[in-house]
This record gives sequence, C-alpha cells and structure tokens, in this order.
Amino acid sequence: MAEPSTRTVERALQLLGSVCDAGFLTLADAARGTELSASTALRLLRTLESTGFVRKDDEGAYRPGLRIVQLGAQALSHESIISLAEPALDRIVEATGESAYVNVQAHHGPGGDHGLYIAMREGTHSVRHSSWVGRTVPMEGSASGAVLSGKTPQAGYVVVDRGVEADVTAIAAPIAVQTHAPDGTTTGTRVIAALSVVAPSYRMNPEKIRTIGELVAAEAHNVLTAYQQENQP
Amino acid sequence: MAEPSTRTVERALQLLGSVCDAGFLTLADAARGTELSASTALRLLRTLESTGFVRKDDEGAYRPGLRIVQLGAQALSHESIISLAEPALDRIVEATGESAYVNVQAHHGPGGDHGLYIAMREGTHSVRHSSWVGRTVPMEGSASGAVLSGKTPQAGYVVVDRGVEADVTAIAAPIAVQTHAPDGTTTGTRVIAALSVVAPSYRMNPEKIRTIGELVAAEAHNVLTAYQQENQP
DNA sequence: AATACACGTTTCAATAAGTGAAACGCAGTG
DNA sequence: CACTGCGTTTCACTTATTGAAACGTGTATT
Repeated sequence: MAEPSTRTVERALQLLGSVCDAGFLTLADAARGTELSASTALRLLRTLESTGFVRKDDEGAYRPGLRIVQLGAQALSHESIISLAEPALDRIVEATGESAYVNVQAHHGPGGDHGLYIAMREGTHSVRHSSWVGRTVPMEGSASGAVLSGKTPQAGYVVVDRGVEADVTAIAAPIAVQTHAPDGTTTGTRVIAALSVVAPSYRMNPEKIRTIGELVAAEAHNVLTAYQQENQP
Repeated sequence: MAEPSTRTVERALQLLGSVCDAGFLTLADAARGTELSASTALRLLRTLESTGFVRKDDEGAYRPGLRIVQLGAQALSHESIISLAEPALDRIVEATGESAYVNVQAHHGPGGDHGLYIAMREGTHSVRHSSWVGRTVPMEGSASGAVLSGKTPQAGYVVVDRGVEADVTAIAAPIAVQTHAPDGTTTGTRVIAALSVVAPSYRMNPEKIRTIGELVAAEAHNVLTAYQQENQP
C-alpha cells in the first residue's frame, strides 16, 4: 500500500494552509489557489469554519480560526526543544542585541525540504530583524538550512550573508546528536534543530561574525547537553 | 442550507484535535477517542501525516506535526491583538512580577464556550504561574471567562480566587469596543479580548488585588486605544 | 441605463471516493 | 500454548463527495 490518502481531507488541509499563508482569503481566491471548484471550496471551508479552524471576518473573508491557534500553541508547548533553548536565546540576545531563533527541519514532500522557525527572541537594537516564527526558508542558501542538512564546517557554525533576504546576515549552529546502531556503535549525527542569529549586514564585520558564531555554537552545545539530560537518565 | 459539513474532513480534524490535546496518541487510542474504526482512523492519520500535520515518533505513536506548529504560529502572528497587547503585558509583568495573559473567546459548539489563552509573558517571581498558552478554560468560574462574557462589574475588573486551579488567583479586565448600528447609534459592547494576571493566592491580599486590578484595567484600556487607532483612520 | 462580469450560494445527478467488517501477522501476557 | 490487543491490508458496498449549471446580487464597463 503506497499512499492511501483521502482526497477530501487533503483538499481541506490545503485550503487551511492557503488561508493561513495568506492571512485572509476570499472564497474565490481560495478556490483558485487550490484549483478547486467554488462549490467544493465553499463546502470544505464551511466544514473548517464549523470546527473553528477558520473563521469569516466582517468582510466575509476567511481567516485562520482560533482552533488552529490553539492546536499550534499546544503543539509548540509540547516541543521540548523550545523550552530547552529559550535560556540560550536569552543569553544570545543579551550578549549580541540581535534577534535569535530556533529552527527545525520541516519536511514537506514536493518543492524540497524547508527549515521552519519555531521560536525566537527579539533583539534589542532598534533596527532589528523580527517575527519569523512560523515562517519557512529553503534549505538551500540559508545558514540554518545548511546547518540543518548537516553541512556544518569545522568551525561549528555557518554564515550566510544576504541569503534569504537582502542586507541580512544569518549565523547558525547545529544542535546535533550522535545516532547509534543497536549494538552501540556510532553511526552518524542527526541534527535535531539549529540555533541562529539574524542581523542587518551593515552591522556585521568579520570579527563580530566570529564572536557571534562561536557564541551560537557554544549555546547550541549547551542546549544539546540539556536535551540529553532530559532524554537519558 | 443548514450545515453541509463533510464528514470525512470533520473526522480528520477531530483526529488532529485528539492528537494535539493528548500530545501523543497510539492509533488504537485515537480510534477509540473519536469512535472511528481502526482502518478509518489509520487512513485519516496517514493523510494527516503525509501533509505534516501529525508525525509518528520513534515508538510509533502519533504526535502533532510541524505543519500545525507552523500554521498556528502564522495564525498567531496575524492576530493583531497580540502585538498590540504585548507592551501592556510587559508593563504588567514589570510592575507586578506576576505572569500576564491575553485571552479570547473560543467558540466550539458542544460543551459550552471556552476562553483561550493566546499570549503570555512570564512573571519574574521564582514561584510563578507559567505556560498556559494554547490552553482553554471554561467561561464559568474563571476571571477571564466572566470578563469575556461581558460580566464585568463597575470596578472594571474581575477577581476569581481558586477558580480553575487551586491556590491560584486570577484577575482579568476586558478589552471591549462599542458596537454601532448602521445609523451610528451605540447598540452595546463587544469584548474582543481579556487581559489577565494569574498568581499564587498566597501572595495576594485585598490591597494588592486592588492595585493589580486597576493596573490590568488601565492597561486593557491602553490596548483598546491602540486597537482603535489601528482600525479607524 | 444597459451590459457584462465576478462573487457567493444552492441544487442535483453521476460516480468516484470513503467506509467498516473481516482476516492476517505479530508481540506481549497469563 | 491459547489469548488478547495492536497495526495493517484487502475488498465489496454504498454513501458521501463532487462539479457543472443555474440563480441572485453587487460592482465595474460600455
């Protein structure tokens, strides 16, 4: 049995995704975006609406509903890596003034893998990078993407200048665990998340980048230690 | 046309909700919890899995997936009330040391209405109330519930001692807008959210409660002003 | 004004799609 | 060894989903 997916549900979830991506969507737009007939889109959106996953605003457009907010928040709170990483984020922000993030790998089938920002702490500089939580970035060409795919060089961190966004420099380090075969031998490493700093490029220079890079790598290691303590004893 | 809901989608969403509520669920548990046959539950969970809404962990149990995290975070970031309220939360925490929250009304059909915590700022006391984001509380017997249903007394805030949780006192104030008829006459008020402080009861006394209550009410009013500025000009 | 267009909505017949009982292999338990 | 519960697969039944078409309404276009 290869992939016995129920089409109806797939379509509904696609619709839900469209609405969340766009922030708000009219019925016709939603139908076009998902290539569904208006009647089908309407029926599915009504189902999503009656279950609280979307809602209709005053203008009659569909918006993300509170249920999705609730489930997302619950899911986030069950991601133990976030609570483990929060102290590290705080320390990074305190030391650098720049915004700091936690990323994980989000594996959606077609279109390639992406990285997903699941937590952040805002920097203190008045010009700062902000609010990427919930956003995905391509694995190619982003610092966190490189780190998540295991392409971290000796230095322990990756720097990408003007990768995803212009005028922005990203510095990322992996939180990686050793994987073991049943007999106990080490088989490789698995990156469970990445810690990253995203800052305006004009504020960076080689020295600062090295300082931040080493800090992020060190904090990533701290998070790893906390993670292992939670999962081993 | 009364309620043309698609059964398949409803079931899938129900399944998704179960998994998120429980944190992790085995197939059999999920099937029982939703009263579905094992084969149907399996098929739907597989669909949810292939779209990233749930995932199977190492033990083969279903857990909330990253897609739900992503959409939830996106939806949260589109809730403008949160960003408007964050400065107020900060100020409340700074002034009181207690955890502060934003609640909205989550209207799920059966089982009655509930309030939903959609944002919070942690208090600074070492003993503090923490991490209710994503959680729902009954409208009856909770301070934020009372406030959300419009039952705010003259004082402008509601206090509930040991309502939802033992040894916890909650103080809530409404963020309410006037509603108007087409002709411009005021028809009533609509509570769009609530601001609340949740603290260990042993730390409270009548005087402190009054201070906090007035602060929360004042900050709620600040948020309202910011909200109206954003939606009027 | 008259026309054309796009949107949200409803209806309905065709059939594609979802359903659950049953059967299977497996692992743990008494 | 028999027994129970789990995850999984298969398959015939039929129900629930589907999309074209038609409608009313409001908004551009002429």
